[in-house]
Amino acid sequence: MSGHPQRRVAFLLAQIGADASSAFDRAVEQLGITASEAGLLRLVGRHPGISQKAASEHLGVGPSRVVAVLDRLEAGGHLERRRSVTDRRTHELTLTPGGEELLARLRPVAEAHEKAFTAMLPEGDLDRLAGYLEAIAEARHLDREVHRQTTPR
Amino acid sequence: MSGHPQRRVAFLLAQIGADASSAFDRAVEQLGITASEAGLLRLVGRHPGISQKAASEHLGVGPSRVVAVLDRLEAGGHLERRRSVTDRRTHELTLTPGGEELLARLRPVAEAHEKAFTAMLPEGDLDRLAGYLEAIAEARHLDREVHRQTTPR
DNA sequence: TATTGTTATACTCTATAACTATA
DNA sequence: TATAGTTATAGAGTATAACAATA
Repeated sequence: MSGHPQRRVAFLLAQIGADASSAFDRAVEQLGITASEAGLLRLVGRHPGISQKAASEHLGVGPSRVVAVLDRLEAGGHLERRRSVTDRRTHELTLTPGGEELLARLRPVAEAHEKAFTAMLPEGDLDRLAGYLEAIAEARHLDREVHRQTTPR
Repeated sequence: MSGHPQRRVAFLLAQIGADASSAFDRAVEQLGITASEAGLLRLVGRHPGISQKAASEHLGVGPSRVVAVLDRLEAGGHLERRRSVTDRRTHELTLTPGGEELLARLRPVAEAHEKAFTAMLPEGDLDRLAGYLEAIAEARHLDREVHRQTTPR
């Protein structure tokens, strides 16, 4: 018998992670967008002119999923597709002024969400927790920029 | 500016949690079952004779989802529904001998899965990590016995 | 020929409501 | 009337393949 026969870290991670995902979903709902849309908004904010292919890889979702999320953001006037002049197969994604403004409103929402998952722990513990999680993420090769619902097989 | 402007604990939790869920899914695939089926199997193992309603509450999924998962486990010969004699509306769920055996084979798979998410951290860190996660789970009122894909609104 | 974005399809999980049989 | 389980249906996300435009 080991000294820790019943430790269930992986289980707790799965459980808390699902809660974190759906809590973030609910949090951004007040902005009229979904978590996927928020993720794409942030990605394009950081990488203006990014292609859908590159966005698909960064977000870890299929290209056809990007199309659907993009359609909604474009219909909402937050984001634009522009045909690239150098390679007319690709679209350069850019935020509209409305999209920039939405992104600015997203930041405090994300901060409040972060606080909801960390407010019960003192600063020193939080730094250690963040370090542990980064070690796990690195060992598991999770270097995506945004949340994922699932990991592909 | 705070001293930790960029800490993203909630984000890391969501990302790692999704990875933990899908990794568990892949791990139990070798036993011919899904994570949902494994969860119900373990629940009935711990609570023989439990009703579908109670299982639905423990697992945090709707009653109609329990029906579908149960159908597959029953078709596989792992689990039985028995009409209760005291309340003929309810079913008492019990493992068959085959289900008990499957549950026994599930345990080492779950242990290997746990190890995949903890092997990169030394024992002392793991104890602290588990403590932090339990504190978060308690603060978020996550006392389910099994994984959840999402949290209801 | 290969690649980008798009469309179409199938599958899974979620949520809800309607239904039955029992209480 | 209320409850346990079942069925049916609608919605969202995922994955895949086929397609048009372009390279």
